Order: sequence, then C-alpha cells, then structure tokens
Amino acid sequence: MAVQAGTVERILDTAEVLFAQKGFAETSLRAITSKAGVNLAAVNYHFGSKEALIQAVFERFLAPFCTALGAELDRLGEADDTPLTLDQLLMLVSGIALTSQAQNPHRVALFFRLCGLAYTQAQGHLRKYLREHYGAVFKRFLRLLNAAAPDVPPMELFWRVHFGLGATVFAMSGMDSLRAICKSDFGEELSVADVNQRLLPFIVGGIRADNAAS
Amino acid sequence: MAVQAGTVERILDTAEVLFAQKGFAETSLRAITSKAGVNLAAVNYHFGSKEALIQAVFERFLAPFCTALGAELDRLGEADDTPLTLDQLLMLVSGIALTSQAQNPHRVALFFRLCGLAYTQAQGHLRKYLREHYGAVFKRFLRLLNAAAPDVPPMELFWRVHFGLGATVFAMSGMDSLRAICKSDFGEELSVADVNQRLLPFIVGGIRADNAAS
DNA sequence: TGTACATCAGTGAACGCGCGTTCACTGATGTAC
DNA sequence: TGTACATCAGTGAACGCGCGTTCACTGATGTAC
Repeated sequence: MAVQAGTVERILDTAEVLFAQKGFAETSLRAITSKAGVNLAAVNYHFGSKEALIQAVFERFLAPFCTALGAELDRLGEADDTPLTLDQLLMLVSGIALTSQAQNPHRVALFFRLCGLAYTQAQGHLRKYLREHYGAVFKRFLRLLNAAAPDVPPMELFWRVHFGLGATVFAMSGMDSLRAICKSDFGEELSVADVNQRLLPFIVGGIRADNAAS
Repeated sequence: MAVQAGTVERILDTAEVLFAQKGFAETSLRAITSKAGVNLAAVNYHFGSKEALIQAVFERFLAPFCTALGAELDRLGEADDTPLTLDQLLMLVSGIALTSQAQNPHRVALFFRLCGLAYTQAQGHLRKYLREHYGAVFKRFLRLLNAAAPDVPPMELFWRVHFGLGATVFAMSGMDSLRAICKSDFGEELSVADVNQRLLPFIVGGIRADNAAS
C-alpha cells in the first residue's frame, strides 16, 4: 500500500475531525481507520487503546500551545516592569492559541469543540490526564490574571474565569451552527476570528463587572 | 411486584440522573432500567425508543418552564409601561427556572448539565426537537432583551446572549467539580444559588460591555 | 349476575449488530558474525 | 559478501461482549351482552 503520510499522523488527523463532529463514544475506531485508509488494528498497534488515542489527539494540540505560552510568560516575566492588563493577558493567550496551530486556524475552533466535549462527556480518564499534564500552566496563568484584576477578589475571579472559559468553549463548540444562524438572521458571514473579536470584550466586561456585594 | 411509583416516572427520574452523570450514549437502557427497578423492555414499551426517552426527559423540564415563562411574559406585556431592564429580565428567567422545578432546586443544575450535553453530544434528533418545540419562546425572550439593551446592536447582542448561555450551561454542567475546587482552594462551600448569584453580574457585565468598534 | 372478549401494563428471553481488542501472520529493513 | 536472526510497521480475521430492540406471553382490569 502506498504510504501517503505516516500512519500515526493520518489516524490523528482523521480522529480529531471525527471526534469533534460526533463525540468520543459515538466515533468508532472502524470509522476512523476506514476514513483514514489504515487498518483497523493500526490504532491499537500504535496507540494501545481508544483512550490513549483520545489523549494523543489532545496532546498534539496542547503540547505546542503550552510550550509557546510558557516561553512567552518567561519572556514577559524577565522584563518585569508593569504587570500585564486583563486585555493584554487574554489577547496573549488567544494569540498563542492561534499561532501555535500555525498550519490551520480552523483547528483552533476544532480544538475548543474537543475541549467542550472533554468537559461534558464522561471520559474521566481524559480529565485526569489533562489535569495532571496541564494543570500547572493553568494555575500560573490564573495568578497573572489575579495581578491584572486586583480589584476582583480571588474567589470571585476564579468563578468569573470559569464563566469566561465556558462562554469560550461553548461559542467555539457551537461555532458552525451559530455562524449559520447569524448569517440567516443578520445576513453577515463572520469568520472564526470575527467571533473571537466579539468574545473578548464580553469576557473582559464580565470579569470586570461590579459585584453586587462589593 | 410492588408498584412504588408509576413505572414511567421511575424511568424518567432515573434516566435524567444517569444521563446527566454520564451522557446519553454512555448510559445504557440496561443501566437505567436496572437502577429504576423496572423491566428492560419497559422503556421501549412506554417511550418507543431510547431517542424518545431522551426527548421525554427534556420535555419534563421544559414544558413547565416554558408555560410559566410564557404566562409571566403575558402578564408583564399587558401592563406595558416601561420595558424591563436587563437585570430584571435575567432575574426573571432564572427565578422561573428555579420555581418551575418546585420540588427540588438541584434539578435545575441537573437540567443545565443536560443542556450542555445536548449541545456537545451528537444527538441531532434532540437539537431538532428542541428547536421545533421551544424555539419560539426563545425568540420572544430575545426580542425583550433587545428592548432592554437598545445600545447594543442586535447582532452583537445575539452573540453575547449565546456567550452568556455558554457561560451558564458550562458553569452548571461543571458545577459539582467547580464547587469542589472552590472549597479546596478558598475554603468556602457555595450553594447552587450562590453560584447563580455570581453568574448574573458576569453576564450583565458581558452583555453591557463597550464594544471596541462602537 | 355470569361469561366472553378487549385492553393494557409489564415481563423474560432472545435477536442481530457493531463495538474494542486480540492474535497469528507477512514482508521489509537493519544488524551481527 | 553471504547468511541468519531481530525488529518493526502493518494486516486480516476472528473473539467475546454489551447494546437497543423485538416478540410472544402473562395477568389484571374494564366492558358488552
């Protein structure tokens, strides 16, 4: 059989698309391997199990993102004059999310959709994997947010960050259908970047909001 | 066999909890019926299929909610002096969500978790069902929001409402784990109502935010 | 009042199907002597 | 240089399992004459 690209990459490319479209449980290895044009047994040969394949799909997104984010935070940490503002921090992370998937910006929306799935689908193994591998970077970023919004109490900020995360994941997950509705209702065809541009002020506004009990 | 409660209700009660815990595809009819203490074939006897059971679970939440919301909007529409404010509208809908499930306020979090699943899991039949049965009420509410925030352009508002919906669904979906993290990190044990109280200003702040291009 | 029939909730066992995984195997490439 | 062996990517077929659904059936209750 002609080898077009590495079998491992072909499996990952196909799996991330199908998982994003239909969910983890609903996507069978038979669907992945037949669409990728590889043998059914190849997934278990290269990854060991379906669970391990799911984790590998996430790692291919997160490893370069976390590396880039860590490096950028190091760079900014050395030149420690004024702390970054909220807008700057969020722009930074959204910028890195886009550039760390250099090949194709659409993959970012795809990745957020996968994150949404990770939150709502069972997949306990996946949540554990993500916490163990990427929890530290998240906490580091949260500390910077605390510095950027000193007027919001830490616990309040904790909740608002998760609300913002929810808005992001949800918007990215439903991106395609929301864009379709937007086009039919308002006649405007927005790009993924356009939606991102609208999301940012929403989150900043939400995080900055006066709280009733302050 | 002793009939403790109607078989139909026992199935629905068990199904909504298991679906919320593990997702639709991951919850088998065998798991539902054995936990509910009814015969495996009873689901297909009473509902016809697993898909129909999923829709019935949603209907049991949405039917009373939409009835109550519609009635309240009618009542307010007759006394049409000043239009409702954004805060009032969101308080109204969250209040009705709570009171329309009179028996148990925890069911509201459970229901939002199901909504999150409905968005991210495949279940095309479910999205179609929800749009057909409850799309009209949603549009009616959106028109009121437009009146309450006349300074936000309609399309901007459309996106921000969906961002807010995402924050809500996501927060409610992950409620239990977020509350656990909150307790371990800040030592405070928040109730579902506490989280709701924090969510509201976030959404109002997000919807009200100045947009960069205005 | 008694009998025959219809309706209905619920049952137990089986059906076929698609699933993830396993296993013995092939064929190509690299390595040791 | 030649031969024997090891390694490795990939293969085809089969495995057992849990799934949603179906079907013939039971037993209780209601209804018609």
